[in-house]
Amino acid sequence: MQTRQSEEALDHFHHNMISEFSKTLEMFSLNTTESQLFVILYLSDEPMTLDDMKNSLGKSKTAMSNSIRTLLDYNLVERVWKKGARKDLYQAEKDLFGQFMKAYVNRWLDAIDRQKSSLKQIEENIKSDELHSDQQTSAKLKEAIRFHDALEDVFNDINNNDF
Amino acid sequence: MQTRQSEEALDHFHHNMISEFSKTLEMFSLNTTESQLFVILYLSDEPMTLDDMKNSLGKSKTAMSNSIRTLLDYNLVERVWKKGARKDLYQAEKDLFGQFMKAYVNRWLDAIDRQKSSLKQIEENIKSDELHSDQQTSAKLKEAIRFHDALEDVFNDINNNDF
DNA sequence: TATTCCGTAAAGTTTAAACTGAACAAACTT
DNA sequence: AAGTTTGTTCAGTTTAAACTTTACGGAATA
Repeated sequence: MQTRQSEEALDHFHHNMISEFSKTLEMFSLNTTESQLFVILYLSDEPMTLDDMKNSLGKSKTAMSNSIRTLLDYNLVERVWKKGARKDLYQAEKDLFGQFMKAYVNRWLDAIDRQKSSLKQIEENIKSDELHSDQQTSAKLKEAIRFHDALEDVFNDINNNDF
Repeated sequence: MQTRQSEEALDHFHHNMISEFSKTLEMFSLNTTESQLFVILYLSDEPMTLDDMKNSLGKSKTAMSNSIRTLLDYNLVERVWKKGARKDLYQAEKDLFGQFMKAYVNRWLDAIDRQKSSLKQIEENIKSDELHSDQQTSAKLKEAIRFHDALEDVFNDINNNDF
């Protein structure tokens, strides 16, 4: 009875932590389920199966499978092996901050690189278009590319200085 | 005829720029319309009215009104006054990079602050709950709060160093 | 004062994301 | 080999975001 009540209170705290902490994690472009799932894994001392997660979150197994896969893609979660276990087991990466920042920064740098290339391509096309060398547009393009360079610097700095 | 063709080509380049540049801007948590709208304003040498935007993007005036309002909230766009003009006029902020970073960093810092407070509140509640002082959960909470502190440092650094 | 024009609000529709349940294939058990 | 178990795919549904149209209030014009 005492224990029972105590467990409920613990659940309550966990519930609050999941609710609040996941809000921050969502800012790393994770959706609600992915964020909540990570916090649950983070709070668990044991690795969890898809069915464990399903029960914790009260959502379908398919939803768990999908969400865990994107968390794996971002290296925020890892699959662990346990002797004789048939079900897959997952746990949160230990280096919480480092992994999140790395995943985040990489996502930014990838996107910046991709779009910068596109803009440079457009720049080439304008140059090689003799019919009209539009100064105004070219200038804007140059500025947009500089914008991407500056962004790149910011995120490279995060990589170098902060973890 | 010559001019006509030239204008079409220019439209083409503009169209590509809008398409590509806006992808980067979406990463600042702007939606597609807001991003495209900003690029259009950015490319325009003249301030634009809601109807101008409507025509450029091919969407409803209400959509323009809503999007421009969030861009205003983020200080990415400003309303300008012109003698005798009845319609509102808007233009992109000059300091492209600075404004975007500022808006972005502030959004992060606000959210971090809010969630950190929530987590600290939970920490208090656990401490004052004599029935069970759960070490494991408390430790995780502490780490989560440190996580927010570290995040705060990163974004404060961006503010201080980079623009 | 009546009328036109402009921006926003409200209500309803469309579109995309998130989720579920059934079905399936691979791996494991017996 | 037959029957389970497990994770994933697929088809369909629910839910939320984005968008459009109509309506309205305030300001400018006549």
